[in-house]
Amino acid sequence: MAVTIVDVAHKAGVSPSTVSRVISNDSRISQKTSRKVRKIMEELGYHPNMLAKSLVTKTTNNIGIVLPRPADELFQNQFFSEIIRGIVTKAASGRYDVLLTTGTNEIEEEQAVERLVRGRNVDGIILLSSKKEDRTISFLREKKFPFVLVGRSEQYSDLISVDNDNVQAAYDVTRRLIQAGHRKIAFVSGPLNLTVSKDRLDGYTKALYEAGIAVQAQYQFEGSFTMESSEEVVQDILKLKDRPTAIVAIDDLVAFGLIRSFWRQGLRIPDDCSIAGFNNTLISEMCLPPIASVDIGIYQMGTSAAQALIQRIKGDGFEQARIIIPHQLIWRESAGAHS
Amino acid sequence: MAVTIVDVAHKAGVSPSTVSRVISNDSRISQKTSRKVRKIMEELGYHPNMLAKSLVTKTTNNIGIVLPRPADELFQNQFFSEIIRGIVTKAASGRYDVLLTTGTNEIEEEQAVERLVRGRNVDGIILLSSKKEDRTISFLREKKFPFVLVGRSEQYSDLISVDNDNVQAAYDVTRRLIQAGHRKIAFVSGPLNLTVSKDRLDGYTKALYEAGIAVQAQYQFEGSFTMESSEEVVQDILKLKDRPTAIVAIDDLVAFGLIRSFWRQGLRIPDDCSIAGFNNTLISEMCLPPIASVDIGIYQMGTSAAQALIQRIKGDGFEQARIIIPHQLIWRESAGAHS
DNA sequence: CTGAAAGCGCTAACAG
DNA sequence: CTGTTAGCGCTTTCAG
Repeated sequence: MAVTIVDVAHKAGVSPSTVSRVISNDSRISQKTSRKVRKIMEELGYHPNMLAKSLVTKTTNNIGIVLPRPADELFQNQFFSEIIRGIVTKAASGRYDVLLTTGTNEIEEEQAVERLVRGRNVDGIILLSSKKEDRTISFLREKKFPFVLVGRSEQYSDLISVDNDNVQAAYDVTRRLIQAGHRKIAFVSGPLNLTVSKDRLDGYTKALYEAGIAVQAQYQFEGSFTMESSEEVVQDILKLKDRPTAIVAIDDLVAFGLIRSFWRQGLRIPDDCSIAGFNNTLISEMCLPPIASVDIGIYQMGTSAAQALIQRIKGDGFEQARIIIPHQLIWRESAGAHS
Repeated sequence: MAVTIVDVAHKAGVSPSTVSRVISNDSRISQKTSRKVRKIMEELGYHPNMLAKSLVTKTTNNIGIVLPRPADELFQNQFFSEIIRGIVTKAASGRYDVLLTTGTNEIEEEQAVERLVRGRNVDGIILLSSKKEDRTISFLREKKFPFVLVGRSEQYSDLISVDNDNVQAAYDVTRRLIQAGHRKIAFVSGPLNLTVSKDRLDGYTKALYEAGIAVQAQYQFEGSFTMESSEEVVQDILKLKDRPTAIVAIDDLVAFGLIRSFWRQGLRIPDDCSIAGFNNTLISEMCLPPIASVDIGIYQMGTSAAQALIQRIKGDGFEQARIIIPHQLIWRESAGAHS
């Protein structure tokens, strides 16, 4: 069928290994032979079969990404497209392709990782989120398979990970709200088994604590990154006798959901309640009012993750490293000072 | 190293071929042997090496996506994350993974496709955009390699493609604006070598024509999907003696860019100018004011493309087909009636 | 119903 | 500097 290395060898009157060496630019091949072989390759329209190559070299030049849970839902969130954008860009510049896979639930996700790793489909993996007891991480670690975690693992500290200082970031936003005069500040997290939720909750708590403000359970809400859950949170808030005057949301999308829900209830942001989010995605800029947000450098997280992974695969770079991408408050109208 | 089919065969006291047959659920294997072999596989923690399998079966269960030009820029646009979301979801349900690749320019893109195809890395390809003289399409077509085009090809009509009726969609928006009383309607396209730009321009023109409105060159602008280019377009519009009262933008992002630029110049939307976009992405809902937009069913385009490709790979389904995803006008504040 | 043998296309010692 | 020889791990005739 397709032209192989043997065909080229034949026609060039050399051995297959010579052709192979020409392809890999082996130093000890003569200019003459090299030129001759290359010419034949050209003529015959030869192109190496990567599968065969991979089979013997045991490398694929692919890096895998497993999309968290509903490939479906989560993609809505610009976080994922941003980080993938970063990963793909960096990967491409390092001559790697990106293999995207997903499962419809946690089990399937785990299986997907196992399939990629043990099926030898990828040279390394980037994990886009970490749970409390993350079996995928344990598996990868045990197998000593190259991987990079975007986020932080609560179980293991000896991993390569790319993350923000989420505690500090949440602390910073909260503090800023406190400085603006707020005392009754609520926090709307994502699912609490996600490390990022907990870290930000911690930062929030810490800021309140340092300011001598009592941390109240009634001001803490566990959401789920969806509009519906934001709707419910707002319902709950409205039922409170002593409503918060400001809210820190885990996410711009959640912040937006809150703003919209409040709006429907006839409340105005920031007049009736200040709101701040995280990620500084397009949405924060475009919302009415624009949303105060923490820029966590998502794209950069993607490029850093890809770079760290590639280095790890190649054996240079670190065996373990915690790469922290700096964050930055972008203050906008949704978080006007408390009047 | 890792446990292979031979190890399993040995331990089970059968031949490798038998194990292979067990794996592929070959009908003519006895229940007994099958059970025995499966048990050993379990014990040994056997997992098939997909590369080896792929090498002989010549299928990978991967489908490739080549990100148009700057993986970088284009991802900004929610169109791409949406469509990839659709593709990945559908692919996963058909037991396919998605291989993402990109190039920094047109040449590299072409090479990327060639690399994937000839390197046997993927079973099929989804193309996310088509240019006027698209060499990638010619290459794929000539090679008879399974692929699906998202969009429309001007050169070939005998392809499998998933598209909207962009002419009709643009016609519909424009007509709606005309019905609202507008006579001076501008059109801001993307690069005109993109088929989608041309199709929408055609629809726009057709609507004007039918309404007996002169089509004026000064009302047609070629943008490039970026904020900067929207800024420039607004500058140009403001220079016109006879400014348009409404604008059809190729895209929500462009619409948003226009709105923002107008805003900065002290003009208000829709009072000073009505604006409508395409895609109905989150941004259109969240913008101030909310942007009237054509919902083109991006996610569905993704799932349809993946489905069509998988069918084509498997040999069922069509050799050629033009799948049209319906569109729908979502009228919002940015396109208030002309007063 | 199962085994033996050949081979997918390539690389990597080991010789020369 | 180049050729020979073994595989990589799996599937697939062809026999039995």
